[in-house]
Amino acid sequence: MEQTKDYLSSHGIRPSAQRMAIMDYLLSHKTHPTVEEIYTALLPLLPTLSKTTLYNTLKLFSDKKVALMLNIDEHTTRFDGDVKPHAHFQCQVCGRVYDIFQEELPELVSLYKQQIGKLLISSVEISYKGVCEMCKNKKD
Amino acid sequence: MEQTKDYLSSHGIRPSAQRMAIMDYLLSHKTHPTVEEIYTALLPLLPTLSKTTLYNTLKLFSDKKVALMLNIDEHTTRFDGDVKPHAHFQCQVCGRVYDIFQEELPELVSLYKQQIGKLLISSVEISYKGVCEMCKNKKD
DNA sequence: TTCATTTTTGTAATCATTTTAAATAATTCA
DNA sequence: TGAATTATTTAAAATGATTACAAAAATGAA
Ligand SMILES: [Mn+2]
Ligand SMILES: [Mn+2]
Ligand SMILES: [Zn+2]
Ligand SMILES: [Zn+2]
Repeated sequence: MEQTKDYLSSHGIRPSAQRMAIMDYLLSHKTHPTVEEIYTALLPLLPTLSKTTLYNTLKLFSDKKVALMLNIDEHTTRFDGDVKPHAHFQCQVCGRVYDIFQEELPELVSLYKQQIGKLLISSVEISYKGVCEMCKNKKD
Repeated sequence: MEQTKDYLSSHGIRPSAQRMAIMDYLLSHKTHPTVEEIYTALLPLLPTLSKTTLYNTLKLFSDKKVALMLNIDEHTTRFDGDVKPHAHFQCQVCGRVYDIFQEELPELVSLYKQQIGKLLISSVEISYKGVCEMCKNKKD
């Protein structure tokens, strides 16, 4: 938790109790949670936590590059404390979001970083959809 | 318009007046429109058109692979009548969505098509964000 | 035409997110 | 220290996109 404090500080984020709890949650849950999921999980720890704080904080984290805001899910935004370049896969049966760390991806990302034609690039999101192993097996 | 009828039919979609008008709109407006934009544009042509029909139809088009449902915009879903593999770029200043047809992209897409590890892939969406040329120049 | 099926429509409901303004906490510096 | 300023959090209300639902209209086969 002391690490989290330093991590936030070093990224220009004042480490309030709420912010540390939210960052901790993101760093320890690689499930690409929704706002609702984070809220439900943190309520026991921070009984007065409001959704507005959650939204504000996640926006701040995204601006300061300590979290990714994922648009892979058509219903709701998901968040990721892992900011290393990687792609995602969402299972259309169970909704789970999986990480995809492939060698070619960072390459592709850096390849296009900064500019494509006259467009100034600042970020990229690569999202796959399909059926995960668990759900595939269930069908048999 | 006769072409549109055949296009829909050949993809197993019954070509109603509404469906043809919506498909025509998507094919002739490569702007990645929102539901709202499509609705406003078509209302003069189809005065009784309902939003529900629009949502149903766009979902159907997406299922039948004659349109893409894009999640690049965090506020609203956008649609694309161009189903050839390509990536998108959204300007964070003006909100416009641009097409990116790069040689490497179809490669990457086909590379990962079908499977990554044990995940069964059915589609991929590649989304860049940044500032477009127009907005970049305005700032100077 | 008759009956069944498909499609469209309008309304209401839902749900994620944003707005707003007040309350609380932290920081500054006289 | 302690009053003033600034930053953060909170709760409630508003917004906006999407979905659910049930009735009406259109289509198509028998
Ligand atoms: Mn991830
Ligand atoms: Mn496109
Ligand atoms: Zn699954
Ligand atoms: Zn722009």
